[in-house]
Amino acid sequence: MRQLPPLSEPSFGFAQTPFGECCIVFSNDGICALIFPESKESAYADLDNRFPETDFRQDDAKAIRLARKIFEEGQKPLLNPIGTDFQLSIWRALQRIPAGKTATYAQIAEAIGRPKAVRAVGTAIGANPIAYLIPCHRVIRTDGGLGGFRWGLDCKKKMLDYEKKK
DNA sequence: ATAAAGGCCACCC
DNA sequence: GGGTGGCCTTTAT
Repeated sequence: MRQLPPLSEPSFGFAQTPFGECCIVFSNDGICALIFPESKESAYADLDNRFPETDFRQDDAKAIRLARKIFEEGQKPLLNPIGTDFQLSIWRALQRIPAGKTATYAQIAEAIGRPKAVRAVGTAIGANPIAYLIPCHRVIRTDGGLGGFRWGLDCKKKMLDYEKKK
């Protein structure tokens, strides 16, 4: 999938959230990543891996403003995820799951018209670059199990509880 | 071009 | 509970 549209003023920054410190990657075209790295170093590595040859400007103040909008005011900024057509269609489907609700991997597969691609759906959801805003945490297994989560299962649990309370 | 690895599921025991 | 085989996309050989 490596074919990046040019980003206008690529930037990133770190900010606190109810689920730990996150790293937000954004440009004038929207947010292209929101991750929960274990350390700054792993954030840099991740960034370098996802956006090779791109040099980012660090802007924590903007990241903090974004985080406040997202996690405190419940706003949803413009998103600019990068992926294959298959992945994009799945990430779009995720955004149709209302907060406080869940869907299963099989239901997502059904929703994009590929009922047999359940396994691939799981993989694509795991590749979601924009945590929380593309709510991959709302997808669970058909048998009721939590399934997996890129940033740790208790993080997934926290996000679900957090949304249920509202 | 091919292999291997996945945030799955249905089905069996 | 657990193991197996099939399913489909992506990434790394």
